[in-house]
Parts: sequence; structure tokens; C-alpha cells
Amino acid sequence: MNSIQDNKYSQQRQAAIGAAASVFAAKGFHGASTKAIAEKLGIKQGSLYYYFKSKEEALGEVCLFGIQNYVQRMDAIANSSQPFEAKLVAVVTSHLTSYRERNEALKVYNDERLYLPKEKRTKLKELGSGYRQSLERIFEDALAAAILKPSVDCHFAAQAVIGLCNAWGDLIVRDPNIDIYEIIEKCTDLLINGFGYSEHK
Amino acid sequence: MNSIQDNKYSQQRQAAIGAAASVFAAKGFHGASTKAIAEKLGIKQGSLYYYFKSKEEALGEVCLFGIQNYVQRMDAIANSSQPFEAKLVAVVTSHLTSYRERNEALKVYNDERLYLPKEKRTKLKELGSGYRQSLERIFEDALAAAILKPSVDCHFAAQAVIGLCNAWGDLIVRDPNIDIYEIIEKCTDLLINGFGYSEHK
DNA sequence: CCTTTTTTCTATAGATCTATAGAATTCCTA
DNA sequence: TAGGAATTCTATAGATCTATAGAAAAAAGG
Repeated sequence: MNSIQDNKYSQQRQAAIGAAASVFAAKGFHGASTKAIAEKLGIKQGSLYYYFKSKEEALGEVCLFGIQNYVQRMDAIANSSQPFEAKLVAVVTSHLTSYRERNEALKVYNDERLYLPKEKRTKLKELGSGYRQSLERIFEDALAAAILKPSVDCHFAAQAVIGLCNAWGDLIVRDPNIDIYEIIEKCTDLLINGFGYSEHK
Repeated sequence: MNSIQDNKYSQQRQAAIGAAASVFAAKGFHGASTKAIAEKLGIKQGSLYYYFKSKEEALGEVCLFGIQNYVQRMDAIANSSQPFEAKLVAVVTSHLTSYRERNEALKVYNDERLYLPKEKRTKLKELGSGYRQSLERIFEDALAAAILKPSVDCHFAAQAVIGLCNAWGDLIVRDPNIDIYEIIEKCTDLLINGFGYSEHK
């Protein structure tokens, strides 16, 4: 049957995407050779082209894989009915956890996607800005509910959360001993309360 | 005279470093060809080797240039006798301003330094962690002076500041219309006060 | 067990890239 | 303006690297 074969094919293809992610993450898109990717898969260089039309297509697949379920999770959080603080914790948790789970592909998405041709890049960009907009909406709702200071700029806030998470995500990828949950707690505390005493405000 | 010649040479060499920075920033180390760098300088590919022993040496020089005065400024701030908040503002200002001034080289330092051979990489790493430690010390002093919440983790705080600044630095490099001083204000406000109301603490 | 489909391999064309060597040119200075 | 130093050029060796074509091997199915 078709479905079984497709399934098997996509399993192997998924492995190929994983191998590509690993090499792209380590060497960058241009520094990674198709030979190195094939070797990681246990096949010869030329055979890789059974799975990808080009090296560029492989990059596209890796980036897509890297950001996909990360965006899905954000949507789920944004559409849920938790209170603001819980949502914020969930966002940070989801973001950092994504790094640990599929660190390589997400790193590739962040660092190498600009080498994709314009068309694919804009497609991925839509996904990425959907992520940011969902996050922005979480802040807007909290602002409307007077949970945040009226001076908060929601666009800035969303970028700050993403920037903070990406920065820690990078450190998490490099050092597997970092305690994610400690980071999550400290990040959310920073975002809500800052480092200063209340009296100083 | 030697000094005049050296001066002229180093001017030209500085231009070569700038051209390399520009191409490395746009294409990444492996994606940048020596031909492209030479073209940007207005010379032929082979002539570039009058200034650099290898492409790798060029990367090293660019990274060094990118981080150098950025570290010097941090030292000046850390050793000054300003109050904590002023220091924090100065750090964020210095960091973001560095991005705007020598954006390309600093971006290359952040994104491409891992492709340097181990020896040079550790040398640069020392500069980088010197930066982080100075920043950490600023937080430690403020903690000792009870200006910060006792729960603040200074190592985390320093990384958070750097991460936040780098994230915004990236956006600043991409979009020259961003108002840096607005970002500086919002960043420091976030770091000290967070996004939440005081009552919620 | 034979046929068909899927997957991998070998071999290679064609392009590109780094680094070097030695010639040519430009620039300075006495 | 002649001689020496600094800078750039040309040409190329040698090592990649991507992508393709067609043969071979492995797997699936009746």
C-alpha cells in the first residue's frame, strides 16, 4: 500500500533531515558539505540526492522542522484561558524546551535561514512573525486587563521575551547540564518583576 | 620613515578588515569568498594575501576588531563610580551603540567566531568573558548595596543583559530606522522594574 | 521465483575556491 | 630621476564541492 511505503520513506527522510540539521548546526550552511551529511546518515554523498533535490532544499526542510511544532505550541498557549502569568511561564517553558528537544534544527532556523531563497524565506518568516504576534496578543490582553504597567510596549515586550529565550536557548544547546527549570523561573521573574526592589519604583 | 609607512599600511589593512567584516557579516565565513572581499576592496583576489596570511586570519582580525573597544568601554563603566542605575544605562547604551557603529564586525564576532581555530577562539573568549565578569561585578556591587532584590542571581543577570542587548542588536543591524534610545530606555526599565505592577509582587 | 519498485552506489562533469610564485607596477626617497 | 621598497597583478596548482546519469543492489509483491 501507498501509506506504508510513504511512511517508511518519510521515516528515512526524517532521518535525513535530522542528519542535515546536525551538520548545519555545527558547521553552518555553507560550511557543511553534502558528503558530511551523507556520512552522518551512513550513505554515500550522491545518494543524498534521492531525498533532496538540492542542498538548499535540505536547509529549507530543516528550518521548517525546527520552527514547526514550536509555533503550534505557541498557538495553543495563546488561545488557552490561563491567567497571564501562567501563559508567560508556558511560553518560556515551551521555547526553552524546544531548544533542548530539537536544538539543532531550531538553531539552524535561527542562524541559517537567511541563506534560503527569498520565496522560502518569506514563507518561514510568516510562521516566525505569527509566533511573535501571538505573543504580542498575550501582552495586549494583559495590558487591557491592567495586569501590566500602562507604559508597557507590547511589541517591545514580545521581542524581549523572544530575545531572552533565544539567548538562553543558545547557552542551553551548548551546555546540556544547565537546569532549564531554574532558567524558566528566573526569566519569568525578571520579565514580571525586574531585578530591582519595589521600593525603588 | 617607518612610522609613516606603517601608518599607511595599517590604514589599508584596516580597510581590508572592514571589507572582510562586511562580506563575512552578509554571507557568513564559509559563504564568503576571498574574491568577494577583494572586490569590495577594489583589488584582485590574489592581492588580498598581501594583507592576510589566510582567510582564517582575516576572520580573526575582524572578530578582534568587533569586540575590542566594546570591551574597553565596559571596563571604563565598571571601574567608574556612578550609581548602579547609571552604570546599567551606560552598559546597555554602549552595547547597542557598538552595534550601530561597527555592526558588521560585532555581528561577525557573535556569529562566526566558532570557526576560528581553538587557540584564537580561546583568546577571544577571554575578552568576552572578561566583559561578562565586569558586568557581573556591577550586579554584585549593587546586590551588596541592597539595591537589588536579594534573590537576584548575578550570573543569570549578566547573561540576561547580554542576551537582551544582542537580540536587539541584531534587530538594529537589520533595521537602521530603529530608535536606539527608546530601546535603551525600555530595556533598562525592564531590567530594573519588569513589566508587572508593583502591587502584584 | 520472477518482476517491479525503491534505494544506494560509482563515476564524473563542471564549477569554484584557497593559497602561492613570480612578474609588473606604483610609490617613495635620496 | 634612478634605485629600492611597497603594493598589486596574472596565472595556476591542487583541492574541494554540488549535482547528475546510469548501473547495481535491496526490498516488496504477486
